[in-house]
Parts: sequence; C-alpha cells; structure tokens
Amino acid sequence: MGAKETLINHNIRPSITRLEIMEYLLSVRTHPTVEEIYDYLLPKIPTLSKTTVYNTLKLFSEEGIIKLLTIDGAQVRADGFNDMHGHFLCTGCRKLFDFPLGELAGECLDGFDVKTREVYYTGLCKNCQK
Amino acid sequence: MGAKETLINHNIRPSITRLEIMEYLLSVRTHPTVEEIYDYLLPKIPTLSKTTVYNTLKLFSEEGIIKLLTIDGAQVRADGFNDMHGHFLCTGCRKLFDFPLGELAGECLDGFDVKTREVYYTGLCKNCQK
DNA sequence: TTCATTTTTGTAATGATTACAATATAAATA
DNA sequence: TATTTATATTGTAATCATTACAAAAATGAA
Repeated sequence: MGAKETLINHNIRPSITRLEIMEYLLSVRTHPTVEEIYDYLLPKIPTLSKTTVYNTLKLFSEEGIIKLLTIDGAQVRADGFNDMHGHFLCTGCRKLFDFPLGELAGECLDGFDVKTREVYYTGLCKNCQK
Repeated sequence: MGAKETLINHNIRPSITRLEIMEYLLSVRTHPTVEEIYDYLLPKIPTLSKTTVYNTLKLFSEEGIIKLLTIDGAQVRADGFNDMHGHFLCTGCRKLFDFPLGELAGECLDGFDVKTREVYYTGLCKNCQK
C-alpha cells in the first residue's frame, strides 16, 4: 500500500508535506530521526520546518501508521514498517539494524492488555567486531 | 548479594551516597527516575545533588551493575535487577511493571554480538482496563 | 470572491541531561 | 599528626531535543 492510500485510509489529508514524509519513511529502513527527515526533505520542500516534521510524526503515530522509537534515549526515530521486527543498535558505528522476530515466548502477561511491543538489542555488528 | 559487596566487586568505592543509591535501587522494582531517587534520598543525604545521582547511575551502568532504561523517551530510569525480565508501561496510570521473560524465540542474529537486550511493551494494566 | 478550517511555520519556552570548575572528603605518605 | 594527592560531590551554567503557541499560508466550502 502506497503512502497516499495509507494516509487517506486514516482520514489524514494527503498534503505534499505529509506525503513526502510518509514516502521517505517507507523508502528507508534506517528509522530516521527528525533531523534526518528534515535534512533529507529540505531540498524538496525548502519552506519545511522542523516543527512540521514533529507534528506530522506525532499525527502518524497517533493514527498508528508509524511507530516512534526511543532507541538510545537521545532522539526519537520513526519506524514506518509494521511487520514484527526487533531493533539492533550497533554501539560501534551507531547504525540501527532490523531483525525478524517470531513469536515472543515466555511472556506471562495475564490480564494485561498489550498494545505495542518493542524489542531492542545493543551490541556490535559484523563490521565493528574486528 | 548486598549493595556493598556489589560495589566492591566492581572496584567502586562504597561511599555513603553510592551505597544509598544502590540499596534504594535494590529495594524497589519500580525503576525510579533520577528525580525519584533524588527526592527519596534527600532527607537522608541533605547535601545530595542531582548531578551526583546522574554521575553515580552512569558509573553503575558502565560497570554493568544496573541498566539505564529509556522507556518512554522522557526520563531515564534505573533498573538494578539483572534477571531477564521485560517492562510493561501502562499508558493509563503510567506505572511500570516487570514481567518474566523466557527465551526469546525467532531472533535471527547471525554474526551480531548481542550485549544488551530490552523488551518493552505498552498497554493497559488490569486496573486501567475498566 | 469571501469566509472558515486546516496546515505549516518560526520563535520562544520547557525540561532532562551534561560540562565544568570549585569544594569537600577520603587515602596515602612522610 | 601534618601534608600531599587522589577521588567524590556539589552547584551553576550550557546544551539540545522537544513542545507550546500564535501568526501566516494554504486549502476547501459557500
């Protein structure tokens, strides 16, 4: 499903800005920060403001079409994909990797109503282990 | 193992301040914020400063005897327990619950060197579902 | 067009965290 | 003990991501 349909399905008017942000999120799996989104789109949308990026991400996440990750406590990152995956942050190169995640076993959560799940590892990626 | 032994084992001099912080972390499973630790200890240590709490938590976490959680992006929380458990944040009452965690299944992480793991759910606790 | 609504923008405020220099405390040495 | 050295703690000021807010711009309706 494309960016436009996604927005319309969630009753979000598909303005240029919103479309560009959504398309960007769907085009990369790096889970960019606000800064990165802003820097990437500024050439295309010269009047763009960071506040707009913040507002838009908040809107998207309230509608459940993206997830806002607070991976390393520093900046928020946007995750436009909703397949079940975990995140691996390499403490060497600071890159963020996705990894597939099957069923989570062993969670005893009787009575709790789980809405969102996040699995987050840190360590060293292949390159940085040398 | 008590707070004092833990510190000594990690070559951290067991000053009053450090002991009190460590003991507090071991006495509650609420994963308190810096603010909460500070407020709790101020009556006991009237000269305590927040910077010291930050410094001490950083020291502890570098030595691997606690974990610093960035649960909801707002404040850091300190987790003094190192059994394998996940965290559940109730979006209603904002309370943080621990839950036991068995083996994590389905993680394809060939070649990655995993150092830390965090599993973090949100939703509604029993009380807040009404 | 004109009016009302929504979206975007820029600036200023907030609030957690860190940098840093000064002070206090403890350990080591003479 | 007195003196020196290293370590711990403190307070203030700076940093930086995020939010609040009000104005401006764009869009849609009448």
